[in-house]
Amino acid sequence: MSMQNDRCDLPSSDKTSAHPSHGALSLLTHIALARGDMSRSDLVDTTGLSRVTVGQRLNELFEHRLIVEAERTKSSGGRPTRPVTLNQDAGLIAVADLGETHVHFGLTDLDARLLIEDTTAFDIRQPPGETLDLISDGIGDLMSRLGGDGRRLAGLGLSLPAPVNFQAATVEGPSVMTGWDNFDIRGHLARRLPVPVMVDNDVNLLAISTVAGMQDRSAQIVFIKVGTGIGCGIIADGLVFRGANGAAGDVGHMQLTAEPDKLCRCGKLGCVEAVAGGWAIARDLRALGIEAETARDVADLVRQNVPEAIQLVRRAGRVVGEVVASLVSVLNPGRIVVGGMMAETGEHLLSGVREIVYQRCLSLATRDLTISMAPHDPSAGLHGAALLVRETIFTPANVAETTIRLLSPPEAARQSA
Amino acid sequence: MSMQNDRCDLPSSDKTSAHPSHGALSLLTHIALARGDMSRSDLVDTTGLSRVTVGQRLNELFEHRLIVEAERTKSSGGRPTRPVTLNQDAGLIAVADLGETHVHFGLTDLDARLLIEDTTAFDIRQPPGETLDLISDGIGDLMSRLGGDGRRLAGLGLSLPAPVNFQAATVEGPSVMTGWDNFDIRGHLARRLPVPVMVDNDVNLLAISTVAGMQDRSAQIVFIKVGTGIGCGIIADGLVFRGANGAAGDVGHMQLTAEPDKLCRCGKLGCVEAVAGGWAIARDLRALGIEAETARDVADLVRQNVPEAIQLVRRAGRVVGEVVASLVSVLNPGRIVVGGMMAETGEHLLSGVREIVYQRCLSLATRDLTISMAPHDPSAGLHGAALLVRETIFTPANVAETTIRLLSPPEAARQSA
DNA sequence: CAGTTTATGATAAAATCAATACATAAGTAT
DNA sequence: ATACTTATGTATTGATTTTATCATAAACTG
Repeated sequence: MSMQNDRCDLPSSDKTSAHPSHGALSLLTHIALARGDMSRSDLVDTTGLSRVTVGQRLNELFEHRLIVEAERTKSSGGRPTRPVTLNQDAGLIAVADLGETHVHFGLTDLDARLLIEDTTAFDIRQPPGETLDLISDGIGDLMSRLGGDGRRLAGLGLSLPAPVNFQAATVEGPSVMTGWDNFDIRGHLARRLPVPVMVDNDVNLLAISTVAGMQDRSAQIVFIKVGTGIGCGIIADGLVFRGANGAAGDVGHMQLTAEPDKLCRCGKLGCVEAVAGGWAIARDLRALGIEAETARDVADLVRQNVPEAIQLVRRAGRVVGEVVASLVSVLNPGRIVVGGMMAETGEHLLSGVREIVYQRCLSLATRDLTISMAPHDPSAGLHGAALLVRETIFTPANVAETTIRLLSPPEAARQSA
Repeated sequence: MSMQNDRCDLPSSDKTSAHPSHGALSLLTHIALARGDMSRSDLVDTTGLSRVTVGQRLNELFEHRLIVEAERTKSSGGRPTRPVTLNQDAGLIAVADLGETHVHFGLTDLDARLLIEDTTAFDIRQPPGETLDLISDGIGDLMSRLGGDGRRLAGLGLSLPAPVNFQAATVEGPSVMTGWDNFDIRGHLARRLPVPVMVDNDVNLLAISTVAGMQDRSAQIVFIKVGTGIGCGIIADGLVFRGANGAAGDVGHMQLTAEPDKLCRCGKLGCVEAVAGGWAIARDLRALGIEAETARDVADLVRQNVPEAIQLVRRAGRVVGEVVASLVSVLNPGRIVVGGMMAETGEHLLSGVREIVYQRCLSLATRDLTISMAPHDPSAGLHGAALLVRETIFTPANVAETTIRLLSPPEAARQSA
């Protein structure tokens, strides 16, 4: 589009213009946001463009190394397709997952595969600015450890254990993250990490990571995390359901239990978390004279087959089951995935959940329902955060900026082939 | 702009080609699916097309009378915009709302405004084929009563009091609609009414009708209907949340109540419907020696200030409040609208709902929440059904078929101008 | 192995769309 | 009123995209 005819014919000197055309970028979003690899034919079908145009634009994207050929798989009677896919090595995604005691951070490729990671202890009550500096320093460190191979940072994804205003990328409402309420996360990070910053609730990101591993992208799934606290992420047709204030799925303080006397850390009585949260089980174990402080302690005791711990976890399972029964009645998901520290105790928690759900809910809502345990994956939060960043930066509105960022020369020249 | 070259120039005989171009149709979807009227400038911005192209395509659409000029309103310092809007008179939408005892049907214009309607008594237990024939006959009757003014039928929307598989347009699972399970509604109607048929749950359509009346299309709203039974429709960012089996919002049989002894008509104990449903209140009134059969009877008694009825409705309000509290915790909607026969008793029901919700839910979820009563509108279901049809038939995938249908000559010629 | 099927590449003519420049319309601000 | 601002119409030119045609590649079928 820019320079058509440099001097004479032979535009071959560099037909590769400085930046992909608008049309090529539009095709790139199709490729980047599609669930799997796309063949030329798939692209023709889904975009409505002609084969010629698709071919031209793909060449453009190849020249910029934004896409690569993928495994040729399908063969339906004729010549197999030649799928293309986003070049996972065209950039890096920075991710960080704030827990209550540690911050877990790392770098992934554009396919959200974790390349390098690290963990640092921190205090969630320290001022947000300090925590964010900790993260940007950590990311910078990882970048240099990875070596300057020319890959640019495409974005940063942040997982926070709090309700998040997704649009504004701020923490909403009071939570364990004191001082974060409405703190300008993007503003603070802008200088140190001048890349797009996406922030989301930890459970939403776990849910995103979970659906990514499933065949059916349009699935209706709920990921419920039972750890120290309780919360869930809701995904319908590939979209996260966030609610009006980012508080959708904040089910830890529903009052469903038949044990209305338990005092919750939120100050109310009878919250499910006050019975089924890891902290509540630890409290109840201590009342029985058993040493337990954290959710991890509880899980360890269950693994050691301490009967009191098992019993309390099973009770928790039934209480969580009441929450899940509500979720199923309201949302009619196709799949419930239970994760978090308490879910890693095996079937003890799940059996209680299943018992209550199949007893409470209508058969229509449960006949195709599967309730399963999340695979143990300590970096699932990072994975989800990276997926979120990828989905965002290749949006039609953002592709142009993203490719500019990815293609900008690091400092040295990167002569083509 | 109107008359280019009436007779002379040869091809002028009808520059108006038989059918709008692909590009024009693509613009038509933008106009038809936009929330309000779109000015030329708006269209340039939202479509990314050039002003010239937009102008050309609009002319094409004007020539086919698919769009009309709308009220010129906005004026931001300069010449006011000249918005266009879908020509509401370019076609008709047939709608039908099946209740438990009556079927309510009508015809609307393309803006979902009801033009003519009728009601027929029927038995919901009669075979689906007969009921559908009843509807197609009724629609045909209304069409002739409206007079053959050349407007073609663009689609049919059906509101059913049952869980619906939206894609397949079938009733899912056992319900009050015996015999409808998996009945091929589209197949049966195809001969008599050869138009696109959309089927949805009654509550979803009430929810659609409700959001249409609101400013913010991206609102998160829940419409909960408390009539004979209880159910709700969930809308997020303009999309209906239907769940995996179309059973999302089927909250009538959640077991939340502190009155676990009530037998529900579903056979289980302690369903909310068994306490708060219209049929349950009528049952409890009869137990007190007060004549009441239907939800309407209960509402009438409340309006007559019969204290027992008021008391039971207030109790129902608190039980519904428990359901709504669950909905709020799970979905964090910005707005709850309570409708149905029981809601028409004024504030008696609502006060109970508010009491429980504000007591149970986290302040983050309730601080921006409004809980209001649905305006009394017996044709809200038809309105919602028509809106659903409109949204569907102007989808990119369907515009072409729809315009062909709308522009096909009825029989007599419709000479231009 | 020859024939069939599906996927893709290359090329030129035809159609469509965007950019530009110019002109006009219909408001608001002063 | 006059200037300014925003919205829109029109015509020309050039760029992009499609259509149509021909050609080739790489599987599968029998």
